[in-house]
Amino acid sequence: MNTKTRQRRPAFDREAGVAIAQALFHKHGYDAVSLADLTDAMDIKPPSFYAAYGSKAALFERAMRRYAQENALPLNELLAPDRHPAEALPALLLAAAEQYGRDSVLRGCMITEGMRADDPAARGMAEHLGNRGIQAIRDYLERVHPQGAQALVDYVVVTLRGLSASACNGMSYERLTEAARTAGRFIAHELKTGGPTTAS
Amino acid sequence: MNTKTRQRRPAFDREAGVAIAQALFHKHGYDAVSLADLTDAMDIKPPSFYAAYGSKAALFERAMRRYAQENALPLNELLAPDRHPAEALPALLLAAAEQYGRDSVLRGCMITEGMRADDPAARGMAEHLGNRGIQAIRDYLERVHPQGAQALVDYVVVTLRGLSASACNGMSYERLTEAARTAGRFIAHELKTGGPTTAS
DNA sequence: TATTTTATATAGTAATCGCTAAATAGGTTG
DNA sequence: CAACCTATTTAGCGATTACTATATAAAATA
Repeated sequence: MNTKTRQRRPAFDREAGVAIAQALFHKHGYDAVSLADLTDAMDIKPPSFYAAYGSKAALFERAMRRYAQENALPLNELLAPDRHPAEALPALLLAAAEQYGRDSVLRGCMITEGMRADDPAARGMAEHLGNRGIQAIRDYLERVHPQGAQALVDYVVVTLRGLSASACNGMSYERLTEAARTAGRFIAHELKTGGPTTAS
Repeated sequence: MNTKTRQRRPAFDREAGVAIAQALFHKHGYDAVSLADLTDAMDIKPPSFYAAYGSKAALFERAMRRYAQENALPLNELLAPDRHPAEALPALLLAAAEQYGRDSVLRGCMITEGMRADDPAARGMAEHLGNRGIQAIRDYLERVHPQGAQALVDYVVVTLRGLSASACNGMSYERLTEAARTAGRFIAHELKTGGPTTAS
């Protein structure tokens, strides 16, 4: 006689769930987002979650791939082979700073920050995607500026990581982009004056 | 009739426990180190832990203070008021890179990385200590190079954060220090040629 | 040596972690 | 309309989280 029938809502939008997860993982990092956080934000129950995505780690990978496709820097355009590095690298740093500091809540690079996850699987996924980006910079520089390419790549990577970390720690858009411009000026100067290879 | 008497070892060394915790927190971060990790490494039981340190967060604060005293950069010497910034800032970056990449397992800056903790209390402690270091750089620069001090501080902070993050992600000592030297060359150049204030 | 104090050990708390078995509703097909 | 399959529901799994009440051994004091 219990008239209370179990309620069930229609199937939820899987892709929308990935977008929600992407925002949560970007904002808080893989380890800090619990399954309850995810299911609450998606308004679903854990079994629906696992039926749709398999595991928290698998969803993280989907979320990172989504981030890479929608938000990652257009390295192909920024680092076009016919572009001089004294112009391309400063443009890359500035684009990164703009991207990292644009949104007031989704700050920094989701992939760069994901490489610091405690969970080995999640960290490995982020490192895989991040290394692809670094390799793109390396490939570009070894082609257009072979001498001292390694040192230059490292300097750019260090600066990108610093911009992402500073964005996460609240540095304003204006200060972030100004720091990127400062770094860009140096690269342009060093490339025009001979630079790193002149050291003893 | 049970001859098995309860064993109790003599009181443990509290300071040695802080050192153990410092290494664990530095290596894995605040959130990734569990109480069981700490008590296992110290070879004590939880009640001894709480009698000695009060809480995990309180021990983290002691560990960070210990790190700041023993491992932090000697900003007073590096940024002596009578030192020219074109010499002092490159020295600071190089000293940081050496510090962050020296130990093969304790990598990066414990305080800088602690500012990314998920736990608000732990993050707040790290931010407090980190901001003191940043303020020291700002005080120095506003004294010896007032024009464009803010932009220069931001560039140095971004570079320091990038060096720490890159160290944590496995960049070698040699590449780390080379990246720091590259950044230092730029600062020296920009300070000698007028630099940031000449922008449009 | 007898008493008191302190710091240990045993054993456990409630809460949360990622994840899942079993039951049932909605949507689709015959 | 009836049967079926899929995706949802409720409910709870074992493990781990930070932390603690109680009891007892070691050390300090009288």
